[in-house]
Amino acid sequence: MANPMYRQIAEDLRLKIESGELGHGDQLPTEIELREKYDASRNTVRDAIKWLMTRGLVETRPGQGTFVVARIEPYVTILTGEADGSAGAGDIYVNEVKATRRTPTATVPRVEIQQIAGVVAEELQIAENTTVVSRHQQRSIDGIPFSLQTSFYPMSLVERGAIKLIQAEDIPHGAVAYLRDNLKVRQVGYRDTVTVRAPDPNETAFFKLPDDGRVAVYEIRRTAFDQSGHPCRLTVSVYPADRNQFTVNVGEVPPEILTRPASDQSRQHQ
Amino acid sequence: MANPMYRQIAEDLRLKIESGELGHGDQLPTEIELREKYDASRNTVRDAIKWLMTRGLVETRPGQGTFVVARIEPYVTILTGEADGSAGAGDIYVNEVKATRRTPTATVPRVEIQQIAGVVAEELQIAENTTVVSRHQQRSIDGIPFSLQTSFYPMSLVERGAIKLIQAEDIPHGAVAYLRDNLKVRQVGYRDTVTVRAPDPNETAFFKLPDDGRVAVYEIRRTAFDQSGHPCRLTVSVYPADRNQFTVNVGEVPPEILTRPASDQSRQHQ
DNA sequence: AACGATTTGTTCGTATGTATC
DNA sequence: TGATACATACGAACAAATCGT
Repeated sequence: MANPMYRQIAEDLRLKIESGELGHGDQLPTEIELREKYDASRNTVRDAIKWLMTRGLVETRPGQGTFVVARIEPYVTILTGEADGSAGAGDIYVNEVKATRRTPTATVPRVEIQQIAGVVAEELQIAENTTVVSRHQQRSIDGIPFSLQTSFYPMSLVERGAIKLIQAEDIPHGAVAYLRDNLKVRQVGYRDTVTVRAPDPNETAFFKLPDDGRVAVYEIRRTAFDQSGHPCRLTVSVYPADRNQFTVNVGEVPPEILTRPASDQSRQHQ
Repeated sequence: MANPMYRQIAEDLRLKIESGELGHGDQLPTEIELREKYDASRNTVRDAIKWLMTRGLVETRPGQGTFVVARIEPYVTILTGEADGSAGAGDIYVNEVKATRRTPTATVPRVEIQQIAGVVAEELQIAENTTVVSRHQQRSIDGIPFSLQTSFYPMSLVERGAIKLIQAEDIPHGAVAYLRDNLKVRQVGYRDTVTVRAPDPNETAFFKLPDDGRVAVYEIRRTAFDQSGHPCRLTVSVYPADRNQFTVNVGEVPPEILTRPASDQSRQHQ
């Protein structure tokens, strides 16, 4: 009574999905069938479906029908690791590879020299409109788009001889080892900042996300510090939120056995 | 041409918002005005607004109008800290307080003894349908809903004398210190798992989120380990994704100066 | 390869309800 | 109370994608 009709239809379908009556991947009745079943107009049925779609419960495929979304097994990325740069650590991607045991690929870095402002300048603790080197890569795992990553380095590192930073090709053993061995710039620690936001159009396209902004993305900024306590790199990584999770280990933590996606039973709120 | 009209209208409005022509909190033209401006029907204009709403760019207020959403200054929570339980660390909330310097409040714990399954049993490494103690709290900062938190403890801890775990009142210096001083159960480390998902109805209500599922929530599971390497606690915390961010420090990291929300300038993807 | 049937997507018009000022 | 503005609901028509024949 209080609720509009499209909500009642939506809640009814939602129940059928969450009770398991409609399993993952199952097709819902067509809009025409729902229109007859609930004695509503097609537009009202579509409003109900739209409501379910916003919540990520169903997806529509033109010419085919409406389907309950399939659950996705998330990738797990460990944010904590060795800080000293050994074993390539401090590089988010290495952890990903270890964690997933899948075959990763990455595009050739797109290198740009640019003036920066805002968050980048702030995290690198340099003045706005200073020039920095940015190295951008698209990363995939088993051919599936996985992350977009951009690293920013102060131009001073290049001036001190780190010319590989401005070459558009992979740095064999990683930038961390390269800077340590050539410039004696040791990475002694890093700070990760985890945020979640709506994807921009580029990200939507690369990750093949539904083009409404319903699936969010993680943005993880890793600011790395050298032995002098100054930031020597900022890496911004973006991951789709619906198929990724992150792990942080502190202190003595036994090796992980297995991981599961977000809670089913652990939701005990009321 | 390729795009439907409602998308073109939406993109045009989006541009005006992102370029700053329409500032945060500004009112958009009414649907009637937009209908005339773009020479479309009111329904089409509403489709465009719906598209912007899904992306969290605008909000509608019945009887008033459509407004550009105001940006929210995020709370910052540090996930890494001392693992040994000193200074109450290992308790997420303590870090929050330190990080925000605001006045936190929390409801009296709701204590339940229940059989658990799924993720909880898995993280605590105990058999399914074993009994555990759960302690649930709603936390606020300056009166604003902040997080929902549920901690699970193996029943064996109570049997060994930790009776305060089953009392519905705060444990003065924190459960970590209580278990250490009374049961010699030291927390030597923990593992945090960060996921993002749509809020359930309870979370939507508590956090006063828009009742479409557009704002996601973080779910952070903290599994704490004692000196024997066994899990002694699982804490599940839920935060709204639109006003929270998390920090992870590894290695030597200088003290934080200030933090800013998700990137503006750091988005360099293409 | 072509066509028709099915299904969702877009757009219009219209009417009425409800919230706010 | 009335005016304004968004919310819901109906009906209709055509477009576009998909699939099987």
